[in-house]
Amino acid sequence: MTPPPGTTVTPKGQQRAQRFLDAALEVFTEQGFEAASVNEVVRRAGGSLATLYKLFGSKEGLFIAVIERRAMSVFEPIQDALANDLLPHDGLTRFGRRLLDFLLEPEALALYRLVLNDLHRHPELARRFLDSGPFRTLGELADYLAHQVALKRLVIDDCRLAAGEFTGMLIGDLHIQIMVGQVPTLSRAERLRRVDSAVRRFLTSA
Amino acid sequence: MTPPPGTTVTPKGQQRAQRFLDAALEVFTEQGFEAASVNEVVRRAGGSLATLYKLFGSKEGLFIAVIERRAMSVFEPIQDALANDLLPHDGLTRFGRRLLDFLLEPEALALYRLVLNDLHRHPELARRFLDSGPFRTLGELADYLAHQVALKRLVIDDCRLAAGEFTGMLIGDLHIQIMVGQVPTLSRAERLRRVDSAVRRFLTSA
DNA sequence: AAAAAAACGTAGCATACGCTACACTTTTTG
DNA sequence: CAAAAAGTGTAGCGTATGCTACGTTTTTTT
Repeated sequence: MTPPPGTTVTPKGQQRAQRFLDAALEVFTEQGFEAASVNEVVRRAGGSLATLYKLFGSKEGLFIAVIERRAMSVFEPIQDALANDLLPHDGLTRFGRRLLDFLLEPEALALYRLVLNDLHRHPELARRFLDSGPFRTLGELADYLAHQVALKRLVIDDCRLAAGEFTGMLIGDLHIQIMVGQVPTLSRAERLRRVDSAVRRFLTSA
Repeated sequence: MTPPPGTTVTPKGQQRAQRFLDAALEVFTEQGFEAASVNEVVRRAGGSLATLYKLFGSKEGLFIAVIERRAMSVFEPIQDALANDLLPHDGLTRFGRRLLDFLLEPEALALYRLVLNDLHRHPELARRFLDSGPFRTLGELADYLAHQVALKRLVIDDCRLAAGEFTGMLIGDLHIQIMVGQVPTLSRAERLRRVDSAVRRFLTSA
């Protein structure tokens, strides 16, 4: 939370924008885009409505700014799980655990749901989100798989398709439950079991 | 569209309710719950706003009625694909094709998105939807798998988990794309290839 | 065909929202 | 320290919504 001490002090304007963005993230994730009130954002962030509008132009502009700043990089911790020197079993297990942890963490979950609920009205933004988020993650998993194929550790025809299948197996029906708000409480043991099952199934078929 | 000739003529009131429900389905799927206007529903259905409110009580009541009538049974064609005497390869292939066809058909798609977008505000309804929709479908797939296991045609430890994994493989990353409105155009050949891949992967690991 | 019930349609209430205007205060800058 | 720029708070406009009231018309029932 404290700014890095080496950098020059952020101009006041930047701080204001930050506080607006933080509050907007809260309000948007709690209420969704339509139900969220700009006045509520100002109420939480401090500052004034006029300033917010000077910075972001509109409610939509505020929403876009929020998504750009946070949602785009929300998948990054998952991608970091993959290193080409890891054996398939280990790499996939690490990847799987992080993916499930991410999907079930309330904070990331709320943002995820916000994006899925409200991004369909902004096609360009949706495409960019897909490219820098889920698709990029899938791409990196596909690259990892391709590398393992090159090392003769796996036999896979279409690595991109296989990547989708593996993540699909991991997630299974969690997706639907999450979207309708019925997020299941999965114990750590259950998550691990799920990951192990998907990894085993994937490896014995590749 | 024409009512079955054997039945007694539906009372006028029922017809009114039907037209309201049909129009509401249209408007809700086009605009989502929040953005939809009750007046727009009346404009399309004919009749009067007062009558609609006498029938359904509120906008929310109208929404619930729409979901109850249509969304609950939207998964049924998929379940019909499974017959216990089918060999695993054939049963899973049939099931997979219907699932993909359903997920990519615009009409069902719109309803599906409506449900996922707006059902999280109605927890009881959400649970009932899950139970009579996706969960029931998964349950029937699990039963089919269990039957095949009993026939020594498959080896599966947890059939319910396996059912989720299979459908997850089929859907892969389609779910996210659908939710953000970037529905891919999958040719029939691509869909079949996807199904074949998932079936092969599933069977070689079971 | 008369009486009872239901449907109609318009008009409007109450409310909440996104957004702007404006007079005022605080902060930055030369 | 003074001029200029940026920020603040309030008040309100325009609009759209969900919903109700009510006098009239249509449909149903006997």
